[in-house]
Amino acid sequence: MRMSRMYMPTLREDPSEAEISSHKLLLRAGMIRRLVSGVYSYLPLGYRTIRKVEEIVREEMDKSGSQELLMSAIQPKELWEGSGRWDSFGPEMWKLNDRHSREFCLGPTHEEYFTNLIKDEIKSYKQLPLNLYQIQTKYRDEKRPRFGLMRSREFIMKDAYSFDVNEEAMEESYKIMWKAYDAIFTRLELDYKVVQGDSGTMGGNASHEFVAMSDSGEGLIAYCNECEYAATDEKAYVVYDIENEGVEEKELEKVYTPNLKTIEDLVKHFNMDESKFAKALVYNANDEKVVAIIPGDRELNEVKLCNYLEISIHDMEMADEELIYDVSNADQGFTGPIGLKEETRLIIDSRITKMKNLVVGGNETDYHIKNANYGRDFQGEVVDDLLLVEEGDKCPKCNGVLKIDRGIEIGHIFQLGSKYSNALGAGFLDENGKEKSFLMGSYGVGITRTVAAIIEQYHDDNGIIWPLNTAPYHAIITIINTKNEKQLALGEELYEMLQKNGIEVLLDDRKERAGVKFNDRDLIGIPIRMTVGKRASESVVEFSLRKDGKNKDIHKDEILNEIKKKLKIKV
RNA sequence: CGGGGUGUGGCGCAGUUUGGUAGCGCACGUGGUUUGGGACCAUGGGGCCGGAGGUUCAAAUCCUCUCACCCCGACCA
Repeated sequence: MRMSRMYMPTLREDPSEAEISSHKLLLRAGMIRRLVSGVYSYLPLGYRTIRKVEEIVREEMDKSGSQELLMSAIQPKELWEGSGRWDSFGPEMWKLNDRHSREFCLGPTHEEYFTNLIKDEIKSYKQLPLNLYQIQTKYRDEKRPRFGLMRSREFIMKDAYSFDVNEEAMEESYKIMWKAYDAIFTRLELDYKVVQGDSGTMGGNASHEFVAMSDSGEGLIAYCNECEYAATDEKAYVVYDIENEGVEEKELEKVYTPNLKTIEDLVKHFNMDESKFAKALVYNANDEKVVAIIPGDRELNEVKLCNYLEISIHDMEMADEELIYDVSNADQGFTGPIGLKEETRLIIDSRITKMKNLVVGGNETDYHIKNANYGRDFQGEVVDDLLLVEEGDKCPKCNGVLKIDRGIEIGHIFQLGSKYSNALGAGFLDENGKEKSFLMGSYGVGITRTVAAIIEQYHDDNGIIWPLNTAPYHAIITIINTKNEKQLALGEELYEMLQKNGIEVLLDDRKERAGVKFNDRDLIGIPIRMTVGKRASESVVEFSLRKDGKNKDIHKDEILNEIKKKLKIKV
């Protein structure tokens, strides 16, 4: 492509709307433009990279035995009522009506649709396993679209769905997808981790997230350096050492604690460690009053609480003062497990049951209770683990210590079981002629988000540094002075020669000063660069790579070899 | 949805406190000089100051209401 003709509106300054590197650079490099919040146009340069990512995903999916198709982005309400997700999916679902006021949504995901598609055609175990996928635009009306392509309301996703005869076969399909995802993200040259994930609104048993490591990622992951263990902060199991286990139980004591509402206040007042207190958190969970009790030195993991309660995160909210008064008869800060109102569900982290002589809220304004003990003084529903993981926690698998880093969720695989097939009546006959539900899995890759993740991992102060596999073009020829006929002629010659040899090449033939061209090519991050300048009359050009910038002079006849040799392009 | 912030040519901003009819840099057109890391000189085009209403002789500026966008919290590819 000749850059003199190219639609590549680069910006010299950071747009005020962008905060993180990938967003700034996507805009500055002329790869995307915003239409409205969370909705973007993909410009020629950006779309080329998107297609490169898609192509890698497509190749690896095909290789794994999955078959590509394309479904509609519009889905009728009835489909979603079958699984109950029309209501439970939450406000992220982008709904619309047709002229007859029939209700639809723009597909945020396609479990129901795929299940519905195959259920009338796949009737025998002989037709299984089956794995189908599509690469398509998805819609989620996010509460807060953010960071350009990182969290948008319209985005491109590869979604795949597997159908199997039983659990073992489903797990096998899951492994195949896992392997395919490893192949995809390895080819994309991303630094990523596979971590245990929470299944969220998808439902099902097991799930793993593929997370690209980046400080600008929105997700926190906990991982062990000694072993393979890695999980999202929502999922990570917390190992908690109980300090005062087995101590003799002392007598309950009511203590006047005026205005001491936080653990911090109490620590000062009692001169005791945080772990000697029990924290009470009050929630309105789908109109049920819930009080969760956890050790005072830890944070509650709301996802774990929701999973225990079997409700969606959308249906849970922190209590306001009125509700707190309603369960405890006291102001905020004095709620505890002893003497709550009857209709309140008391949910207790299992660690609390082994801890002795805790200080708890008194359920009376300005009072706490000392020496509270589970069993003797209060009882409730005990849950193994309700805590949020912290850096430095023990690894649940080995003796290692957990670290926490930020990352971008670029892929997510789920074992769904028969949740959708049961709900939608999708089954087949097994070898005994018995009716069975499909065992399903679903597998997503955020294509556009992956593009953002690559930029987060591959950039410097001057711009993007594309890995060869996803660069919009492999190479760029910069003509320093287009008025110099020798330079122009040599540039043109190289341009044609490289194109003939299957190299995707840009020719910067713009009537700009050298500095402008250099800055633009740094910004758009083309991996292989040739500069036609001073030594054009000798047919010598400067050759350099975006990633290290080291120049060397090369004769035009050696260029093709140099490119092939150094960068292993298939040409 | 709660909290914070911003809307002024394509982009980045000043002007708003103290009302007087819009300015700077970049980009763009033309002419010239330059030409290896975002040139310079001259000249020119482009703005219902997010929108509606109000106060006033007069509103980018003050008041009310709205809309959009961004950032911080709960959700996800």
